[in-house]
Amino acid sequence: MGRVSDAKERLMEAVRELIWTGSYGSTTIDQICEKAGVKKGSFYYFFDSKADLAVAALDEEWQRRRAELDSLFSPTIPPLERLRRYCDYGYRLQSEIRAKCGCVLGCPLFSLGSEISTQEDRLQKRIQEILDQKRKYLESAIRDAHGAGVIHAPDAAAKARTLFSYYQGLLTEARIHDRLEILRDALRGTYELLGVKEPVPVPA
Amino acid sequence: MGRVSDAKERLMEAVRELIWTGSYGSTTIDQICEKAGVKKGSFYYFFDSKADLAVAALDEEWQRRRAELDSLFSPTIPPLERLRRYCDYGYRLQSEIRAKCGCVLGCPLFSLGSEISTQEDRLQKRIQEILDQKRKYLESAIRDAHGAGVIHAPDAAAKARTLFSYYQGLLTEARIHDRLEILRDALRGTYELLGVKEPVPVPA
DNA sequence: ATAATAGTTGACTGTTTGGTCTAGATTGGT
DNA sequence: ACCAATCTAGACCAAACAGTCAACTATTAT
Repeated sequence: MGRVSDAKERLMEAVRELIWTGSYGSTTIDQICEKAGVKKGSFYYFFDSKADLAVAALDEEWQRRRAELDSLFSPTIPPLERLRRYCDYGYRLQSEIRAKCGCVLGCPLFSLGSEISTQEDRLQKRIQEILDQKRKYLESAIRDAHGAGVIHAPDAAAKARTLFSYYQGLLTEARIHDRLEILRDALRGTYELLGVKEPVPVPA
Repeated sequence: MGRVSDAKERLMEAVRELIWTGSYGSTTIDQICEKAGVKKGSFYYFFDSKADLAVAALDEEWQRRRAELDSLFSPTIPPLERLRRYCDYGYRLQSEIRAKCGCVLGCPLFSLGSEISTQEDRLQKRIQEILDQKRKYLESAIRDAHGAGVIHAPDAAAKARTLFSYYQGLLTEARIHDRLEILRDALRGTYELLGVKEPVPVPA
């Protein structure tokens, strides 16, 4: 019972966009409210602070994203193809964002995590957790690839950390230089890093 | 002639510390002035804006840093040892910062570049340029290593981009997780990425 | 000594910001 | 129909903010 509203969802969507296209620090509550079409009174009805909203917004987004990753990294798919699909997926996502926003924006979690690492403890913790989960996808693909004998990676966790750092670094470079082409290297770099013997598949 | 002052230098030092330990967006001109022990009137006597100060501060720091890198990457040193020294240097720097500030802070340029990529055009351009220059050190070391036959890297520029992304990604991970140990992997990852045959040298 | 130059000071302005509060509007349950 | 719960509107506040300015102080060249 009581009045119904999607203001909460609109606020989460707004904060995600503003942080991603700009930064956490430069995003004000007034801006968020305006973008969401919500008055400040309503903002504080749903959330305690910008950080509180950000945590909720990240969590919600992660639920969606996780479902997509689960399908991309399905164990039914050969491990190296999982990685190839992941690179494709990342490239497509960044292309779409670029078409929509005019800029390459990279990984929102990584950029945000780097920005607020020394502030906003609760938010930071959540980002760390989600990033850790994302890395697990790579780890299991690498472990399976090693098991299948297509790469040599006895320590899958270590390889995953290396690959993850590379991949996130690449995305950040693409953001910093606002150049989509940088991401074209993702698969080649990945295969190089893993020491894959077979040639890098060329996209059609 | 006229009054002398080191307020300009103190302002540059202050803004570097505040941005690095926090973020660009969360750093206010009042804070900078307070930390530098300079009144706002003097701030605006020397600089037009926060972005203007940041550019000057980055330039000044880069002059110093470049001299250090020139010596680390001296062509008189075997190429792979240059990279080893670079990893050591990075680790030592981050250790010192951690001891002083209580946090691992990563690469100030990369974090800042990622944060303000869609804002502050002039500052962003400068960051891009400096990062490009930093990458050149890796590129020449890789080219020399290939020339010496210790690695196979016919396209040194591409390898340098890959290595640079990895290295910056690693530093950012260390900042996000506030874990110095992450950087212990730098050399192993570097050698892995370059396909170096010889074993990774173990620090004494 | 003094005048020109370089830098300092602190008070001031107007705006933006985060945050609060109350009165009212919209809904579902009964 | 009416109550209770949920949500909204918007006025309001104090603090923080960027930026300005004119009066003042220190330095040095002559």
